[in-house]
Parts: sequence; structure tokens; C-alpha cells
Amino acid sequence: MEQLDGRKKKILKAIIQTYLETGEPVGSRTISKFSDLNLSSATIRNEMSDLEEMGYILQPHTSAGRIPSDKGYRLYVDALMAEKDKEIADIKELMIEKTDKMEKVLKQVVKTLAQDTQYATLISAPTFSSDRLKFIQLSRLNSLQLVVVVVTAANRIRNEIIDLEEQMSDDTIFKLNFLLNNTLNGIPAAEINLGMIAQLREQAGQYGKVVGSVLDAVANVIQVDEDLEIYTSGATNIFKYPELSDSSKASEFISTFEEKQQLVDLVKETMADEESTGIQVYIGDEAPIKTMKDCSVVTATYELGEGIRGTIGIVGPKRMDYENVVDSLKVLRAQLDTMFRKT
Amino acid sequence: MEQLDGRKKKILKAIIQTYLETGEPVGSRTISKFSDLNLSSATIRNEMSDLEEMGYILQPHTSAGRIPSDKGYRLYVDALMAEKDKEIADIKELMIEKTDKMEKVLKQVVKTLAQDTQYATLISAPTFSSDRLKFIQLSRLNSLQLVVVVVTAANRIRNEIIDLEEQMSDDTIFKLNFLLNNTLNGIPAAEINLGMIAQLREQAGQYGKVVGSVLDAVANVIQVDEDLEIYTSGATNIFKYPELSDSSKASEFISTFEEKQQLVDLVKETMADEESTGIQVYIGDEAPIKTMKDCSVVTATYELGEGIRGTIGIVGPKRMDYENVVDSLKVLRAQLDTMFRKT
DNA sequence: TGTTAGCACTCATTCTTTTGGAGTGCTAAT
DNA sequence: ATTAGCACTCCAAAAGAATGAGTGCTAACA
Repeated sequence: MEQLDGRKKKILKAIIQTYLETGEPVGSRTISKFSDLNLSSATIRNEMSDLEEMGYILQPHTSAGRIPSDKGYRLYVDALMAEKDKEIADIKELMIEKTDKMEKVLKQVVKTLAQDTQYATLISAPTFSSDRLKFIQLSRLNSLQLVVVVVTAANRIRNEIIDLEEQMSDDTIFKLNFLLNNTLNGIPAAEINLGMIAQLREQAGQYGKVVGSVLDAVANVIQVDEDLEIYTSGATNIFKYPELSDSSKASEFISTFEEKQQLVDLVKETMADEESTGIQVYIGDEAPIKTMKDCSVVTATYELGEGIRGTIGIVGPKRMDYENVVDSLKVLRAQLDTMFRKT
Repeated sequence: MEQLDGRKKKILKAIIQTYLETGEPVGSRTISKFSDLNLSSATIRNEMSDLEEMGYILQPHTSAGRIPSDKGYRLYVDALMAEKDKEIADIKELMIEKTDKMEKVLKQVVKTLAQDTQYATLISAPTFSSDRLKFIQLSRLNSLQLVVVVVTAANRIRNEIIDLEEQMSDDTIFKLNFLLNNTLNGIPAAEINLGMIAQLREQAGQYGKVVGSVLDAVANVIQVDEDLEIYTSGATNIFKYPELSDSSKASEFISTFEEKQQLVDLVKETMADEESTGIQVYIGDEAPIKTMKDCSVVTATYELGEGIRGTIGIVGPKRMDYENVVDSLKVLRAQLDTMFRKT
């Protein structure tokens, strides 16, 4: 198969860009008129015919114009698409209200991003893969209940109530506190395992059972992040794109966003694939979610330092405005960065 | 206007029930055939004409059958609808996995309910209007930070980190702890106000500032529930009902569920209106949400004891299966009851 | 040899027309 | 009071006709 020469590339780019705007199949005449390469529609037709043969574009039906194929989009995203000016990127800034509650910030972020781009958006709460225990506190709630408070290096606080089988004296609680803090301080959360629990149990002697409960609680607290939390917004934006809004497709799509379970796969895949820019584009089937085979997904990994990472994603029609979306993600990532680093 | 005689009632009931099933306008012939009151279609036609004049049913267009009006539905729900047997209600039990995390339970509940009924569902997390403070614990996190842990009578735990301006000794922290617990123990959360804060500040002497921060934190913690949390599920079920699934309506509807903000109004209204059974039916415009004017909403208030209450809601087309829905809500409420009372 | 004008052909879309049938209202008979 | 019968209405689905955007191909041209 012949290589794409310069002219073919220009034509392909023109086709795709026109299609991104209109969403309608684009014909030879349109390209002939509105591109700067002064060629008659007949010539364009010949080139188009070649491009189709090579698989970059396709015809919905015999007498229609052409639309980009997945392969075409891929080439566009990888090679043809213009990088936006840094300056424009700087001007653009998403309005995100400052607040200290992580949850609120994330909700704000997805919402703003969805409004800005007019696509569906998602963000996963940061996972703290290398977080460490910083502080553990046992307090008596009443004669048979304790509260465990766990604070990690990243200042996440969690707590749980433990039911005791027998009463404990204040002194014992104090000693246990001391023991736990000494042993667990600075330990990566991931390392709390059975061996460690056994060892600590032994040290605690007659209070082994309680230690067990406490460590279970701690493990529990840490583990919460295994099924990572995902916030979404703008799922209904798909109704703006006729090619996605027939009711069965739309229903599936929105369900996916409502359930969130499937989005976890997407996030996991994104986090696994580490890439230079950290921004990935999935076109059609490339995304790990079947209900999105008619969509494109653009994801970015954000990082708040020391293994604290999460994923932002934008889902839209294949003809999404890739440049703008990639740009928005870059800006947003930078913003999240400055926002949290200083905290 | 004449009163509804027995026969008219029977006919109206038959019309509505048929319409609930089919969703199509129902004609005189259908009623004549499938009801047990052996009347010819002509007679039914005359009666229908009367019913229309009285406003209980209406014609989409001249040569179509009749559909119930809002007034018709209202009568049906209030007077015509059959109460289900208690036995049937008992057999039915929604499968809800036991778990101690309130959040998980609520998510489970809405999801199960949505699957069971095939409508859209929502539930508000319980609000603790008369909750009391049970336990406050200040712990040193490091030289300039404290952790406040607040536990309420309903065993809700919340915490927050406080930044200090100057160091405090362990002893001081201990004393503060004592002071706070003594003063605040058993106090209704709602009663923490400015006057009380001022008073406590004074008692704390030089540490007034810290007390202020702590109380702010406590207030904060309590206040979280002001904007009550709502879980939803099955919003996409509306696509199952053609009369609701044209894309602009569907989009608005689903947005309402996605944003959740508007649902708060609904919940508040439900909680305000206290009624004998605690189950309310809003038909069409009766619901306080404009995007639901073509829907019906059935809500129930659940109560977990001592002012701990929340709302469950089901939203569907006007022709929803009211009997079944009301029934499901009753069962569910009972289940929630037994589930949490023993905890 | 690459480009272009011209022309016949295809096919989705849109608009109009036709037809079928479900349902009504009215009247006259029982 | 009920019902059979009939003319009438009007939606919905089917069928048909007009439109026009777009193509592929061929032949002429620079």
C-alpha cells in the first residue's frame, strides 16, 4: 500500500476537520471550495477514492460524502491535529471554587469541565497507593465500644467503631495506643497484612483480640480505596449529538455513567498505561467499555505528589473536538496541581 | 355536576387499569368486552362522554379512545385503587445485602428498588434532626495540628483537622477535652450556636481561640447534613415509557436525577407534609419539580427512631403501577426499620 | 501524466397522497 | 335505559413522487 503523500494528508485533514464541525458526511465539492489547495472536485474525488481504499475514510452509502474511519481519526489525533498555542491555554481557566473538601472539589471539577466541553466527564478520586500511617488513636466511647481514628501521611482521616467483648481499663487503652503508634507509624498502608497482624497480636498478649479488631478496622479503612470513587457529570450531553442519541444507545450510555462500575475499568486501564504526556485518546473500540464503542474517550492522569494519583476523563462522540479537549485536560491538570500542592 | 354513580366508577376504573397496562388510549369496545358489567359499547360510549365532561378522562384527538386525566388518576389513587393483600406484601422482600456502611445500604436500596419497579428511584440519607453529641476527642496530630473526633448519639462519627497558632501541651489538650465533653455531652446538635460558643470560650480562658476553632469544626461536622445527601438509581428506566422518552424530555429528566439539587426540594416537601400513612402520591404538576410534570412521584418517609428520618421516592410515568409501587414502599420501609433498629 | 468538465446514475430524505381502521357521536329501534 | 347501525373523523402506516447531494467514469485538455 502506497504511503500518504502530502496532498492526501491535507485532504484527509480537511475532511476530518469539516466533519468534526458539521457531523455530516463531507463531499468532494465542499473540500474543493473551502480548502486552500485549489483543486477541482473531480480531483478531490479521485484522492478520496484512494483514501477510502486505504481505509482512512468511508462512505455511509453509495451516494453520500465521506466520514472518517477510526483509522482516520487515529491518524488525525496522532499526526495531523494542530497543537494549540500555549498562550490560548493560559487564558483559559476553569472556574473552580476553592474549598477544602476533596469531594466538593471533584464534583466541581467534573461539572465545570462538562459545561465547558459539552461532553460527559468523569474523575476518579485520588488513590493513595503509597500513603503511610501517621497516627492511630483509640478512644473509649463507652464501656464496650472503642473509636479508632486513623490518620495517614496525606492527612486522610478515617474512623470506625469497634465492639469489645470485655471491658478494658483506661490504662490498657493507653498502652495499646502507644504500642500501635510505635509499631505502625510510617508504615505503608499496603503492608498491613496477616503476618504483621499476627506479630502484633502476640506483642499485645491478652489483648491480642482487640489488636486484631483494630487492625482489621485499619485495613478496612485503607481498603476503602480499592473500589475507587468516581464522580461524573454531563452524561446527558450526549443528547446534543444525534449520532449517539437514539434511545437505546443513550440509555446504555447513561446507565454506564449512572452505575459507575464500568468506569472503574476505564480508570484502571488509564492508570496502568503510563505514557509520556499522560494524556490518552481512545477511539471507538479502543476504550475498554463496550457501551462506548461509538464514542471517543480522552483521559488524563493527574498527580498530587508521592503516588497520589487519579484520572480525569472526557467521553464524547468520535467527532469530538480533540484539540480543545486535550487542551482543557492539560489546563485542568495544571490547575489541580497548583491547587493541592500548596495545601 | 352530578355525582359519580357506581357504574361510572366501575367504568372509570376499568379505563384506567387498562390504560396503565397498555399505555394506549382505550376505546369503548375494549371496555365493553373485557369488563364484567355486560354493557354494549354504545352504552359505554355514553358513559364515557359523561366522564369526559366531568373531567376524569380525555381524548387525545377526536377519533381516539380515552386516557385518564390527572383528576382521574387522583380519584383512582384515592378511592378506586385496590389495596393489596397483606400476604402478598409479606412474601415480597427486596434482597438487600447486609452491611454496616449506611452509604452502601442506601445505594443498594435504590438500586434494588429501581430494578424491582422499573422506575427511577431516589433515597435521601437520614437526617438527624434531634441527634445529640455524645463524645468529643481532641488528639495531637503534630505540634501544630489537632484532630477533633465527634461522635453523636446515633453513632455518627465525623472528624476534622484543626491548625493551631501556637503549641499546646498535652496537659492542656487533656483539660480541654474534659471541658468540652462535660459541657457538650448530650446537647442537641442544633443547639450549638454563637451564645454557647462565647460562653465556652470564656471558660477556656487563654485557649478560647482553640475552643472557637473546635466548636466551628463541630458545627461544621453537624452542618454537613443540611444539604442532605441523595442517592438515585434507574433514571434511564424512563426510556421504557415512550411517552417520556423523547430526547428533550428524557434529557431534562435525567439531568434532574444527575444533578440531584432539585430532588432536595422534593424530599423537603415530603418530610414537611406529615401524613397518616406517610406515603404520598404526586400526580403531574402536584410534584414540586417542573421537569416531572408528565410524571407521577410516590414518596415515603422512613424513620429509624428518634427524629432520624429520610425519604424514599419513586418517579415514573403517570400511568405507573400505583398499587405495586405503594406496596413496595411499604415493604421497604418495614425492612429498613427492622434492619436498623437492631443495630 | 495529472487535472478537469461533463454526464449518467444512485440513494437518502422529504413531501404528498392513499388507504385502512379504530373509534366516536348520533339516531332510531327495541 | 339500552343497543344496533351508520356516517364521519382523524391518526398512522404505506406507497409514491420529487429533490438534490454526491459519486464514478469517460473524454478532453494543458
